[in-house]
Amino acid sequence: MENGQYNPRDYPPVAVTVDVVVQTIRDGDFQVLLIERGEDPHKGDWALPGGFVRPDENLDAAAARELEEETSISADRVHLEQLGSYGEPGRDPRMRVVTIAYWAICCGLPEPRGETDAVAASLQPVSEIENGRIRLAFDHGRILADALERTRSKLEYTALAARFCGPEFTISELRKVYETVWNTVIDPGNFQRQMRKSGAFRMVGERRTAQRGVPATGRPPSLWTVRESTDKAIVEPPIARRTGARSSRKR
Amino acid sequence: MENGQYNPRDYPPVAVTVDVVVQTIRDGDFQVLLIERGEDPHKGDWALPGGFVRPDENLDAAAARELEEETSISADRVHLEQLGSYGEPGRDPRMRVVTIAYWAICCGLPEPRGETDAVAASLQPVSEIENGRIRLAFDHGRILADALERTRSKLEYTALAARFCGPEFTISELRKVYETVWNTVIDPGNFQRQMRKSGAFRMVGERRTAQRGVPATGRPPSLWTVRESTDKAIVEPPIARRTGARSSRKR
DNA sequence: CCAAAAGTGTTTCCTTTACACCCATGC
DNA sequence: GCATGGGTGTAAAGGAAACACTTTTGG
Repeated sequence: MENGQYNPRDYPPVAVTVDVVVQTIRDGDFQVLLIERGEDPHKGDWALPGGFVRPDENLDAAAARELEEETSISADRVHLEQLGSYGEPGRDPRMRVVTIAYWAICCGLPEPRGETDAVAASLQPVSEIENGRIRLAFDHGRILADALERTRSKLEYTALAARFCGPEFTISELRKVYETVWNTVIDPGNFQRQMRKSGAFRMVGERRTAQRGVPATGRPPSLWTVRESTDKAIVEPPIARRTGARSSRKR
Repeated sequence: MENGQYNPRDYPPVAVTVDVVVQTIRDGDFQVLLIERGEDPHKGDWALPGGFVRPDENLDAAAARELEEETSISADRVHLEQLGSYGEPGRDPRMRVVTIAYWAICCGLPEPRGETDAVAASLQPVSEIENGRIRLAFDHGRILADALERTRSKLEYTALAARFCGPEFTISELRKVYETVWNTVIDPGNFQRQMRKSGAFRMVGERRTAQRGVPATGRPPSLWTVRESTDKAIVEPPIARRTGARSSRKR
């Protein structure tokens, strides 16, 4: 509101916070960062990391700060984007809280510790949440569902899948991201061509022999990186998402 | 923030408002509702309609109320959707204001009057704003640009173009919406087929002879309406947007 | 008759899909 | 040699783009 007369004191206080949906893939499993609540309301349930927006910082900075506090990962190595605002009057029983939700994609998240609030932060499988086996506090179930849909949707036409990988990755690793997040199976040959033609990626290493951890087998892949301005990279034409259960190919 | 200790009094007050980008097509021209500011800051510039979120209402309701106050159109006949939040510390010099921006698509907007604040509300052409000939207050230029991009993007894969028309419309009227909002020319024949195949619309009147205002010429068109659950209707496959200047067809 | 808009047919081209098959490595 | 994953070839099917053409009204 920027018109008319200002009477903020006519209104009860509103707290403005940010909550962040931090997503990653660990051991081939799509996971999000959650915090187990140690006190009421919703004691024992799981909540999104978040906190107050400080007077001197903008919303993006507040989200980046919360992300860094919780993961100890610098936010400039992470895709972080606003999702939307949630402000039902009763969503927090203690007072009126309007939260600006953000979502993030990380790679190589270290086992998190709940440093700031001395509560248990840990990565939880998305499948467990979507099956309803993990109970979420407040309206965080809805925020999370919205964030997951946004992520799945944006994989179709952006290069964001690469944010689940390290700075350099193979096309197979990229394909496994799609398969994990969408819970589908994708034809390796066609995917190879689509990615090469999309213009979103740039080949960076011709060959690579050894790989950390995994014992190498098969023909060595080429290494790729996202072409310049990282998260605006568009995958054109988009990758078709066949939602739903993991479909098996017939041979 | 729903973890840790609550000390809202440690923080200076934050005002939470909603601003609404009301879009319509009038006389074949893509327009938005703006309010000329009668006082400083930004006196004489144009601003988006908006206002405080009240303690008992949620964000969607606040946006709907602002829309109705400014247009005297019931919000359930309008597509109204959240755009995002804008909270730069200095965006309003008077105090910290976080605004939740919304965007709306209306049809048949009556000439608006600035009822509540006794300021001049009027429809302004989008082209004038994008040419920079209309100066916008605060960060409303950015909000508006984001809203326009969202609208243009959503026309590709949703049936929202119909919200610029009345409850019943012809496929030609729909095509003119696309041409106006995207500033392009679309092949009438192919568009006809795409819309019929999309599954988003349902033929409602076989023929119509007279039309309000316009003198009828040519073969009478069929009338269509959006299939049930109105704004979730998906146009599949999507309509390709060829952005940029109005391209002319060679004959 | 003509003009004009609605709607259909048709051809050409391009993309997607499914899957066969070759390539390059470790063992 | 074999197994394994990387990567290319290819034929069939499907869809989009351009545009000719027919239909149905008013004047």
